Amino acid sequence: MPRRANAEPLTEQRLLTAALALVDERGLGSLSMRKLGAALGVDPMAVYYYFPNKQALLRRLTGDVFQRMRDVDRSGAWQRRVQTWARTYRRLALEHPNLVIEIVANTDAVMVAVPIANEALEAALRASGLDAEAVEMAVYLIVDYVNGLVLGEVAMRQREEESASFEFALSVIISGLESRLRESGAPPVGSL
Amino acid sequence: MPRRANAEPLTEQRLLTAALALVDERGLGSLSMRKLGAALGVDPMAVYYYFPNKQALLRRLTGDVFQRMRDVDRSGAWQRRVQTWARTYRRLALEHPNLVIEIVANTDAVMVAVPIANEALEAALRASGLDAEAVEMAVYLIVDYVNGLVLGEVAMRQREEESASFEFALSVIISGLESRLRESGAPPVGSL
DNA sequence: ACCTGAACACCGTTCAAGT
DNA sequence: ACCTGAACACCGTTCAAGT
Repeated sequence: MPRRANAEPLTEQRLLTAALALVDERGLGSLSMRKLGAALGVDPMAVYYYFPNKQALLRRLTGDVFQRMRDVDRSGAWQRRVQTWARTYRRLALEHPNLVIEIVANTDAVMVAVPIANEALEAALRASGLDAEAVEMAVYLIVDYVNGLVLGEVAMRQREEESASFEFALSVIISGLESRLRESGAPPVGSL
Repeated sequence: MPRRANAEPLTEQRLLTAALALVDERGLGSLSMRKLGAALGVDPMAVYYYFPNKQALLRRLTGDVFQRMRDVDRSGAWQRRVQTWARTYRRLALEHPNLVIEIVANTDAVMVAVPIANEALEAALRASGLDAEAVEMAVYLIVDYVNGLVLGEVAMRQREEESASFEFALSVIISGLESRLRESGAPPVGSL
């Protein structure tokens, strides 16, 4: 297949953008190295000049998308910061459902996404006054819950009353954490 | 390929057992229709006589494995029943991690697994005295959390301190539900 | 009724070659 | 430096044929 006359040169960015578009629009099944090449009017094997294999491409894609979790606001009461983090993650997941599905089933991608995503949440929980061990466990509780929710929403593709359910869950979890805090005689809620 | 001399006749059960063994031992990547046939000493295409396609095979496998969630004990305090349900689900998932990963990424399989798995949990939560709407939302909270946990455990394949984190999460969720119950002036905890 | 085997349209990846 | 194209070992699925 001869190169298209008007083709711009390939770059990592063009490949990543095209790959994300394929995943978002047509599902993960439509992201193959061959189709990615074809989508850019280039020999299927040209992709291998920029990424050593498909795994590496997915790793980059995951990292780039999850960087957005870094923007979550870091001021205000811890309860509110936890809510904001969870809502941001949920929104990101609903924007790229097909990618999120891949990430969760893929050890490699999980290890890229998790530390990036969790950092802001951990900061919020440290501000609650829970001890270090409880903070770590609370991070897992919330991350695991939101992951599970998002996968359920994505897999079922039915979204009607899920929002009420989501807000209910967050408030139950936060109440539970507040009980812990009271029991351990920690300083008043919201303190820094 | 001629049929093996000592071969028993193929049955749905033999195919399902062999398929689950392939998934458990070598991962989902190793479950192909062709390898399944080969594992049973039969032409790869023989599988299509029993299952119309791979999706149908996976659906059956999922349904069969999740039936075990029906055995969860249905007596005692609701808090304890919720814990038992969650622990049973977690154990099942850790026995068949590769299948669980597939299930969660697969709309079709989710719709088979979810109603089977959730039924006993819903019964436990109805016994708590929460109103019908809260019961439904609490089911989602717990199912989503355990799904997320299990996927995290499976994807990371690191299990050390996860148990403490799991028990912490359950107790936080249960405390949060108890707060709800107190606020709504419901009958005392554990009533039927 | 139960299984086989060729065929088709796909994959990811390697490698030698072209410009 | 950047891209091509043939080749290899895989997929799922269809279909006509064998016993």
